[in-house]
Amino acid sequence: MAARGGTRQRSGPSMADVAALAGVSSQTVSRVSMGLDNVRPATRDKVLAAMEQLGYAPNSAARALRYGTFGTIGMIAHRLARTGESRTVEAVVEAARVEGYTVTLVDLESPTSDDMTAAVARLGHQAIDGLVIVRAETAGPETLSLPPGLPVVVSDSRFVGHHPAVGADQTAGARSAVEHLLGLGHRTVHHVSGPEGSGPAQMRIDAWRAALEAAGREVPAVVRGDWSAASGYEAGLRLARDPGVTAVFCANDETATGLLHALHEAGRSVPEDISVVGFDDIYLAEQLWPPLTTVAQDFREIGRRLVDLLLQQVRDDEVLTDVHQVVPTRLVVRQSTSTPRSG
Amino acid sequence: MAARGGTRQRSGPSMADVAALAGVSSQTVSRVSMGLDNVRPATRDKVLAAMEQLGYAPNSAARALRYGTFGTIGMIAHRLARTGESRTVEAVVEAARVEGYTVTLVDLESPTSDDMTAAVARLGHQAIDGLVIVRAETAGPETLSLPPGLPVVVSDSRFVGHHPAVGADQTAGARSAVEHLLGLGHRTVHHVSGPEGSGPAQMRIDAWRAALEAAGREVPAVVRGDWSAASGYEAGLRLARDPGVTAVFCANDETATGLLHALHEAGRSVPEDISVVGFDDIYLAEQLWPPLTTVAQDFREIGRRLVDLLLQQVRDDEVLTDVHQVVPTRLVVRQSTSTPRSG
DNA sequence: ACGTGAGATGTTTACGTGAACATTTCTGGA
DNA sequence: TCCAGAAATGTTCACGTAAACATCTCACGT
Repeated sequence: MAARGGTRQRSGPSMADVAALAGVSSQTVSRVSMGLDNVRPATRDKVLAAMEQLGYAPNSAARALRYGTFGTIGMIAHRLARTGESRTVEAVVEAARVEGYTVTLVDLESPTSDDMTAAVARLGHQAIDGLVIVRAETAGPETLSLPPGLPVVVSDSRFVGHHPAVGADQTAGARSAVEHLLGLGHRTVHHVSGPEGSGPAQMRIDAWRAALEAAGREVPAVVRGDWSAASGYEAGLRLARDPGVTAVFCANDETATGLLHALHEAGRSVPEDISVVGFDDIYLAEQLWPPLTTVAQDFREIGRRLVDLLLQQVRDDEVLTDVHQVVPTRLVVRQSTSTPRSG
Repeated sequence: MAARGGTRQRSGPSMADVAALAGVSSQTVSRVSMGLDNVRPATRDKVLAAMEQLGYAPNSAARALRYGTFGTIGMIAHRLARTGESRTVEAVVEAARVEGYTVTLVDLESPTSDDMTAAVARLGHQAIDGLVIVRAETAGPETLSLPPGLPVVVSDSRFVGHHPAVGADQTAGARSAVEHLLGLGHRTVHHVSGPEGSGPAQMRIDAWRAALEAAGREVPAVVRGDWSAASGYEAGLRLARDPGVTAVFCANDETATGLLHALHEAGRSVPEDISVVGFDDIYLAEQLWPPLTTVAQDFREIGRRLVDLLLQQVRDDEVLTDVHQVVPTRLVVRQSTSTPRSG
């Protein structure tokens, strides 16, 4: 951490400086600064003029020290620009703005417990009132050590009972994807999954399998992916060679994008030869070719609830544990799915 | 701003509490906390034990007040999850982490000067040492009022002379796209642009036009887009009807994605009928169908330089103005461009 | 045994703000 | 004109940390 340089004082003019120039006490400057109304207009103008002249800006460190509050939420995320998670980040930042909070962001190099713990440690020393963990992936609740008393919310339902969690209804979402495909007449549905060890990935796998079993269908081997478009491409090359494959459910939209690429390249047409469903509904999903049928997550709602749940803890100074909110998903049917050719 | 609640004190145990429990002075706790070595091992252990027992964590507000530094950079961005900008955000966060800084993020509802000013005002009151403005779009240098003394960098070269700026070489990038297409034998190149009033959009338009004129080619009317995939789709529907169109340069990759969608839908094949070039090289560009030829920005380098330039100001306590760094772009040729059919 | 100095530890103070309380100034009524 | 009460303004202090300076303790050499 090279952050702290010498004993340099960045601070510009303080209230005392303004007060001296305006010929009033610093408390009066404080009152003007806070917009209280019990200051004579003439005095207020003097103070404002002095502020203007000196370029005064309140020192937020001192304010935070006084208040015990920063007006800032910490957020830990992984692969900011690479997955649908960026929409969660966006939604949290937006919801936080509405509440008058800003968001301090830390990205993870890898989603392991070690990296997560390091990130938490770094943020724990930062100026935050609470912490949002966007997706824990491989980190489990037991391996995560947090500063005591720091309010936390997690967008991952595996943390139920440990931290308040808000998440999309992975299970219902995956099920709706499988049932949609079966309903179109496909005999079974293949699955390109997320990486091993990832909680959300496992939930989607489980729901996919359960839906197939509930319908009495054969459960093909999982094709392992890692959320990336490249892994979807790899999977697509393999699946394209198997003429028995007519429907594929991908763990997220990036993977589905790569899969579409591979299928096009292999000359298999979508949806005539193979139907494809994604998960997330990223912004580009409807502009892919063909436009992607996918399980939409309501990121905005998730972000809003994460922030609400966090601020509730911050404001009441209590740490919740066993809250678990599940936000419904919605199947968006576009043109990447249809009745199988043979059907 | 509902951020400041009552006079609630979030703060957990302080150094004084730890000191009392350990039976030492708070200064000794401070020394242990800072990892200084002039503390007897036995004393250190006592203090560490007390810290552990109380769950002590240093109060960063007090630290910041003492040091005059937060170890935090503010960043203003627009459309986090929607454009290639998310890669800049990611890069800045990463570069900041390397330097031991965290990043506080504020998103803009709209890229107007008013919104920008409001965001700056909000961040100005936050705990930041400097400010990164990811892209000013429609806000101009003259309309932007910043807290005096706050170091700033901007990822937009129109701010040269006002604030230090780092940006991709828009001009060379756009030119390379046009020259690539002309080199393949296309008579001219159409352009789907960014929104009116956007600086970067205008630079790409100008460079596109200049490249065509330099080659003595006809300059078609600009098709106005707004960075979104939907606008690219609209543009694509129009351009697909014109049989004279053989090559299109899109202002960014999202727009290009929408354009590809429209062309597929209209039955025009890419690149046989129409060649398409994008700008940014988003993660999905190589997995689109066909994989997109595009002008790659070195986001990581841009992020690194933004942070370097900002921290240089923060550390030396000086405000730079006329620094302007241009990061080269690189044309990535994939399969969305080829010799025109007739050529 | 005693002084010396290095190392360990304690005490004081300032950072900038704003709450709580104290004091001054003004307004209006008798 | 003078007093009461309200409004405006000033003074003191605490928030938690760490630098600067002061004091204390101990090992070591003589």
